[in-house]
Amino acid sequence: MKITIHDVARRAGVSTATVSLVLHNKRKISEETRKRVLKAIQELNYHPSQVARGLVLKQTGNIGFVLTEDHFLRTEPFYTRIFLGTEFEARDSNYFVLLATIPNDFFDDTPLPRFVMQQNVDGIIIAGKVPLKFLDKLRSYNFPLVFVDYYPPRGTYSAVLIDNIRGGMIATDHLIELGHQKIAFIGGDLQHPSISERYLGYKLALEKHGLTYDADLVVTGEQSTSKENGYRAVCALLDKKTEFTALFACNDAMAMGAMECLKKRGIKIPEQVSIVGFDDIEQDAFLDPPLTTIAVPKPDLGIEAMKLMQDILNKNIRTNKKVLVPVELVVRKSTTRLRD
Amino acid sequence: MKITIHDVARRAGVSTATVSLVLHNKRKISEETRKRVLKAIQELNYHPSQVARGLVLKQTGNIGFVLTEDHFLRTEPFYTRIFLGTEFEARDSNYFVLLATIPNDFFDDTPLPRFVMQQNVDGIIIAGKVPLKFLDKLRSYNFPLVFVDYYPPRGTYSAVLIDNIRGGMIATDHLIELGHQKIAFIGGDLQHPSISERYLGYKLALEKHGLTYDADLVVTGEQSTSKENGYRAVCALLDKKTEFTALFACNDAMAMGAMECLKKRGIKIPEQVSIVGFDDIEQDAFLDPPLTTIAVPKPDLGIEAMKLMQDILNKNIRTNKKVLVPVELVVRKSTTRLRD
DNA sequence: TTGAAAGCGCTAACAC
DNA sequence: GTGTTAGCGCTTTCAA
Repeated sequence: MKITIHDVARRAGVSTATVSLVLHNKRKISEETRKRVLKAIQELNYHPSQVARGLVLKQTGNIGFVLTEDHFLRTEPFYTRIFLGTEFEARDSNYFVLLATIPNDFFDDTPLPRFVMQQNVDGIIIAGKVPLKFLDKLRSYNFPLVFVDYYPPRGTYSAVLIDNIRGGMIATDHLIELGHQKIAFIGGDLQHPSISERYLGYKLALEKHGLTYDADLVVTGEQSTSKENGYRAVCALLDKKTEFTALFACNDAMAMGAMECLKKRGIKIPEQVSIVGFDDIEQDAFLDPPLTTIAVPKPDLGIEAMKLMQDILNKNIRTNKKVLVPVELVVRKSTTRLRD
Repeated sequence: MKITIHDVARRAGVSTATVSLVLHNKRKISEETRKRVLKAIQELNYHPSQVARGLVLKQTGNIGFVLTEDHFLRTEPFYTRIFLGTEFEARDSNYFVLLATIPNDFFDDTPLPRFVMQQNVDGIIIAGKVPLKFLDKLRSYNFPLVFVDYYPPRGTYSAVLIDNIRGGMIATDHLIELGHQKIAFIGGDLQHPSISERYLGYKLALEKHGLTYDADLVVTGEQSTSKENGYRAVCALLDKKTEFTALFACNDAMAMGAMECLKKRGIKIPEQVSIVGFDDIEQDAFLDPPLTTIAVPKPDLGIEAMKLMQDILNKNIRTNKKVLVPVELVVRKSTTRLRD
């Protein structure tokens, strides 16, 4: 049988109210009884029932974490790491995280995660891009929401985002400082905020260093930022006979594709072309050459999201705060000083 | 304000008990009132509070899912898929799944997942190999346990396992049926049940077809079943000048390493050596040539685990049942008929 | 500073 | 068939 607050009260010779009071150190409790109660708790190894607590407090102690199926199953454990950060932070703060995946195609009759229908969470963290239809359906429940690595096109929300602009900037800075002037950029769909921000960082860096932006050096518009599209983008650049000595790819997947294309055409990396990616995925260090990239601290994204959620829950206000998680340049072997 | 059972009762003009009764269609309720209640539930969009329910029923409605950090973060989403299966099955059965990762190194003072300390789950599913120390600490809580893809060395448990013996057998059968006689096996640590079972399947298939087992064709003992070790194992085979026309690798990672080594030495796959792997990981289809392998239905493992857990929870007995999830041969391009 | 008691939303005897 | 009621474990006024 599970130990209850009554057991503790009896053993400490006090009322259940007192136990509850010391548990949450509310009001003034004499040091003496406080000690007695604490001792009883220790001895009985008592852990308050979250369920009973939730019933009276009208909170569940759970936080929902929503991810599309695609994102959860990605080979690269990007969102998995974010989730881990959230789970980690939740431990300290006495929350449980309920993970739910939703389909990538969300229709009017697609059911919402059970924890929203049953109102079994106090707030919801949404990681990565999700269907707008999902958000529409979710809205009426009025849950506190925190977005991670995604910001919906309309509306104002609390969110934890990657500092993409700065990332794009320091990636480009790095290349410029190595003496490069003809720096290509390959990206995907510019509608996607992360990509357009990285692109913006690229342009800002050029500007800062007094280099002129050259549209010929830029390939964007690919639907997805996949390895294949990175391959294609660089081939296109090469086919147009565009000259460049360095390349900033909007993510590591595209950078990998770029490397393949360059290798196939006999172009040496980094001797002839230096490459910087973005994300710092697992494989980077094992590529040939190991890829210089912008590291994104994935667990931090999850931790910050959970912290933000707690802020909202505790202060009981919708802050609509945006947190930008800092990124970092990781120099490996795919970039080198320009020689002439 | 959330809708409660009282609101429904009032609207339907019945008592809360009646509402509860129709909710769980216990006892006989007149068709007429049943309809009225159902209608009220509909109109109010009522969802019973799991929390309140849990309090009286003394269940939490949660299932814990434990994974080591390494397994959760593996690039290949093996356990992630298993988790997804569990989550999926849980939806129907009105359970929530609480995921917790534990460190790979578990010491006496490493804290248990919070849901065990707070007894906030009805049972725990443990996926993959976990530290024995963890199991030791867990034991005293007396939770219903279901293991997935792992079976502790001591004790009797409920578990969902891959049918490794059969997998090893059909992999080898396939090669034999293609005319191969000299079939090599590369595996890792034979202490690991999955590996020794696949190895056993290999031997059983040979026996079944009247082929004699040749120890020279077998390389085992590598610590981990990594790509690198697959590479090394095949190199060792080649260096010993062992002749073989086919190879069964105990998993796809090793098979990939094997392919690399063979290619490097100028040996053609499948013309000179046919290869079968095990697991059917994501990349298999994109290898050159695409890898023939034994497919493991990962989500099924998770689904079966959840079903088994429900069995245990509903019938309130510890079945200690073992469920073997069937595997399947997937023929791609890495195997071909032996020519002479 | 501490205790008595009400009540959170639900279920299950038991009574009618 | 349906309603009354006690009670699950906890928090929180209110009173002492």
